[in-house]
Amino acid sequence: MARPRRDNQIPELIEDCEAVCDTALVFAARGALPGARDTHRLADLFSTLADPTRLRIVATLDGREMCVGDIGASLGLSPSATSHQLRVLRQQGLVRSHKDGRMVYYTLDDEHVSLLFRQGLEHIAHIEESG
Amino acid sequence: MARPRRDNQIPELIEDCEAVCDTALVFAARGALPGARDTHRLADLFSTLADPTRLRIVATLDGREMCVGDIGASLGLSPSATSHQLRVLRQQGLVRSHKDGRMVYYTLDDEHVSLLFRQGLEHIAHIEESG
DNA sequence: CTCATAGTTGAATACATATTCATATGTTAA
DNA sequence: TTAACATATGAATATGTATTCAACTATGAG
Repeated sequence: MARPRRDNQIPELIEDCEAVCDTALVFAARGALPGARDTHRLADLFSTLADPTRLRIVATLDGREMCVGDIGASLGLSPSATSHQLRVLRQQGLVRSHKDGRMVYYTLDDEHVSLLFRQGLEHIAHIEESG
Repeated sequence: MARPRRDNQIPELIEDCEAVCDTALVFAARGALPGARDTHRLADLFSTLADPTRLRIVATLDGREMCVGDIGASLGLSPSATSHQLRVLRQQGLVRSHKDGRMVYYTLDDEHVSLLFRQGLEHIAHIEESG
């Protein structure tokens, strides 16, 4: 996923539009772009969901609170790999944790997360039948 | 993003659950997992949206049909970079193209795409205020 | 036909990242 | 205290991938 992320400068837009087919459309499109900050945040969000292991963790935690060990046991992951991925999910605000003794319990942070997840599943179902 | 993708085998689940805290929870979680095929498709979908340039292309095409040159001009991208990223989006079923003479016009494939995009924006807005 | 233009594609490069291994931190039990 | 455990973390390795550059294809103009 991402945080330090390749510098990935969003290029300066060029004023002169001579080689363009439809100038009005180009300007309208430019006006509709989200800011650079939001674009990067959004890319980070989707990057976080772009890994099978993290998706499986999200599915695992959908409607359940579980400790790190049980999450790993559910998915056949080493404690280390589990912890690394949970950190990524935590840093992106997709999961929340609380400590109880030496156990740490995780849940999805809010409904937005499982919504995105299910929306994604719907999309692939849609593609499956029509694409 | 992804297609040949690291082998990334989803590990076999282990029957013996002795070291587990809450066996019932672990089995429930396992039952809720999507299949390996869907998990990978979903990861590919989110990978496709995990890049700022592609996100900007999606924003550009939201409600607009544009030729490759104009998309590039809107975003300050080289024709080659634009074309490469459009191919990724096309292969994932996020955009559709049709040719007219020597121009190729692109649009978002369907409403699902801008829905996912906007849902993502909502999530980061939500994080912004509460996280 | 010949040239310019719109777009595509493959290889190379530079950077991002998932897992593992070794180790560290903090917590409970004996 | 000492030992065992639950989790976290840093470095290393192997792999994924976005952009550029240099061809290449297809179309239309002269």
